[in-house]
Amino acid sequence: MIETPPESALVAFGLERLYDALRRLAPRMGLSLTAHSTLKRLSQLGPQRLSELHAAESVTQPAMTQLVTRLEKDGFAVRGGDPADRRAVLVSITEAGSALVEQRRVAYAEALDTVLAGLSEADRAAIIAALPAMERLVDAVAAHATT
Amino acid sequence: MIETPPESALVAFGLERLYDALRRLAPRMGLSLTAHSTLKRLSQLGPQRLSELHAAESVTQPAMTQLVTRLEKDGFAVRGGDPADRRAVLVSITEAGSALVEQRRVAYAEALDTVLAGLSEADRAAIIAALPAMERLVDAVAAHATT
DNA sequence: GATACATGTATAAGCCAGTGATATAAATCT
DNA sequence: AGATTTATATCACTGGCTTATACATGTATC
Repeated sequence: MIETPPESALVAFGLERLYDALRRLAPRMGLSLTAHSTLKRLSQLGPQRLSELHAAESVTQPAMTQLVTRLEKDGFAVRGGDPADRRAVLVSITEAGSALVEQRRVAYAEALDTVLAGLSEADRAAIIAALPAMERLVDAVAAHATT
Repeated sequence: MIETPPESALVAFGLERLYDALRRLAPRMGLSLTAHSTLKRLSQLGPQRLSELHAAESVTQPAMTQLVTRLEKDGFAVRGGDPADRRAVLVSITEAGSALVEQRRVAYAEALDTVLAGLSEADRAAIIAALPAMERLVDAVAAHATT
């Protein structure tokens, strides 16, 4: 039995473990994964339609309607009408929402920092060196998802 | 304002995006994140106590009781008594459970493979080179969690 | 060895976040 | 105008988590 290219299997195994680890590391702050991801998206890309959000986050439209309702109730986002299309709802992040995203980002970076500090300089360097490649991996995944 | 060590911030940003990407890539197969993680654990480490599982997966003990009940109902795990301690429950994975884990692993590897194929050789090499370091990062996160 | 405490699991009640099916309103197309 | 498509909302339901609590078994102390 030939050793068929084990690269992807290795990468898959490694990334899956990494995923689980990162999941444990991420601060919860009382919001769901989707809620965080949606807020980050709003924070980075500005106001979005509800339908854009539901497609981007891979949840059903009713789920996004409810999520936006919750975010609105908690003061992290607001609904606004789209003057160009009066059916549409433009969701925007609020000051409080941006603050939450930032706060979580900092907490996450700090937690990761603590962990990184325990690694060797060489390991840190290897991870940092791989960041641009992982960036492109992320882009490729995003492109793959829309396909 | 001095540029304070931006390394960890960069790594945090990169890993967080990677996390979101991997989340979208992972096949769901009708099981929750915790369910998958628990099955993987049982598959790798063999039978475990319910209490071990609940601690390892960072959920409450009742949540694990219910998860095991669901897994048992679906035929992916079984409860067994611990002869040494009759209070304890030893949870084991079944054939069907192992098959599911394997099936998902393959699906994940394939999805990742497709994505990796779109990257340059240099990028793949960089990611592969960083795997051992990420492995140790995972270990460090695990150690950090128990602290 | 009886009493007290600790440990392991289960049950109950409730909440949050998702689903599919369907309704309503606005835009678009003949 | 009428029909169809698009954007969002509402409803009824389920899954998976939480806290509080109960119950059974094990351990320690006197």
